[in-house]
Amino acid sequence: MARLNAAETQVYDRIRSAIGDRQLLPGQRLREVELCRIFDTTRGTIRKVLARLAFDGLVDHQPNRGASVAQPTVKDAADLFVARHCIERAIAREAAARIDDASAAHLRAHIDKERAAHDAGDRQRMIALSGEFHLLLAQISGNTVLRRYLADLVARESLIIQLYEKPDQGSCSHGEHAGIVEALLAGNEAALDAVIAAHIDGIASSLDLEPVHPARPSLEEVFGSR
Amino acid sequence: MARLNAAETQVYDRIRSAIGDRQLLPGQRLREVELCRIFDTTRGTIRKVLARLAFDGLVDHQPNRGASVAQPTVKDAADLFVARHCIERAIAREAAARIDDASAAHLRAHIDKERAAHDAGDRQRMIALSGEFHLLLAQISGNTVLRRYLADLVARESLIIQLYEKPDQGSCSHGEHAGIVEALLAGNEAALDAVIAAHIDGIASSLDLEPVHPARPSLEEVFGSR
DNA sequence: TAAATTTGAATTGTTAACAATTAATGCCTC
DNA sequence: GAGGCATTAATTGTTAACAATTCAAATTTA
Repeated sequence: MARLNAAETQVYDRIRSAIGDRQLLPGQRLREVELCRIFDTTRGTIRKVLARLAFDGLVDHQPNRGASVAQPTVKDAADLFVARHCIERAIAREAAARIDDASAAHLRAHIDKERAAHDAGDRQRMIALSGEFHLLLAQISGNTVLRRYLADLVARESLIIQLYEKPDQGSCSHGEHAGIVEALLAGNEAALDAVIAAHIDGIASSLDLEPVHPARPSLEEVFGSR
Repeated sequence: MARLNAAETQVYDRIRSAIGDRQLLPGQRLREVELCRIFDTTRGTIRKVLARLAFDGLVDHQPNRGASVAQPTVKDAADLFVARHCIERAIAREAAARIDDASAAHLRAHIDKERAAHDAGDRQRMIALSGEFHLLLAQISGNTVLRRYLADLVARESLIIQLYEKPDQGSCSHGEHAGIVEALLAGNEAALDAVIAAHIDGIASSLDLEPVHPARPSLEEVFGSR
């Protein structure tokens, strides 16, 4: 996609993080002129940004009907976690081959931040930091393709968590993240695979992907035939 | 990205397959007005298509300097093959869980086409069919996320093959594809992993990623200090 | 009253003119 | 001639007006 210039990138980042931070909820309409006013820019800019967000899967964009924050389905969520597992596994292996003292220190510092956010009860920050941890791993792996895919998946996951998270969830992933760093440094592939799998499964199982938010039943199905 | 309408999709597909078919070579400039004339459309359409191709990694797009067919580096190629290995492995596992008689028949029919193209010596068609085989697997897997990533990787790979293929390459992948189908139906994960790994390695090793098209040495390095 | 139709406002999509940038050419100076 | 400078042409980027579409409310009709 066309490289976004400075102004476009700014708008893009703000909308994107607003989605990630749950300020913009799934289904929220995103009208062009309204966004123009808010960001003091032109419709051309907004259109480009919305187009890109749509391509990212964060926004639904239907012809002549405008854009709204995406509402991923249960199927989307399931597919995403399968993909994420395989990408994370590959990233971990590459990262294990390339990790050095400096990057290990980075990771540990990041985990400290996560712990602090957890202790402070700052849930929003915890979610953001958790995503960043994985992107940090991707950066250490040095593989730009995997990094891009992971960034894509992490962003979409935040929408999925919003839609499908079980109400009681405690989500204290920094412990698991520490385990990943240990396994990375130990260089044991099997152990690494296991801890990655457990982590992704842990995230997925904190969600209610079964029947809670099913594809909406039609009015027929609800009221019909009695 | 904004859903492309019919006219845009047509232009997009034609440019994309022209790149895949080696009609447009890496580095070829893609001027907007020229493309307008060729496809009898407006600049707006062309710009959207070029933007999307740039996002796909098939086109380089620099501000105020226009677009040209991308020239992936050796590093790009290496990263891509690592990613492709992991994606293909995941697709194969999902496909193995979902394959039925009808889809197995599809795959076999496809392999017949590949064999025919090979016997006819139609190299261009062989490359296209080989990519399609993998996309067919992705479709069988039912995972839309993995399918999209694979489509992305396959498209970019064709550029890489053009740039880095060893001159003598015989490329008769339909035999390996048949092996993949067998392993799929056998449902043996370890065997499947092995055949997938061998296949991707086979493609990668048909390339000259070492020193043939290296990062260009600076003029200093070539002429300097003697 | 309920369905169908019309109307108009709100919104998105497209286009064509204008602006800005880059690359190339010719000119002048030394 | 080589290098520097101005001019010109080619190309990309932006914008603002116009067109098309959708949605909802108001009106009509049965």
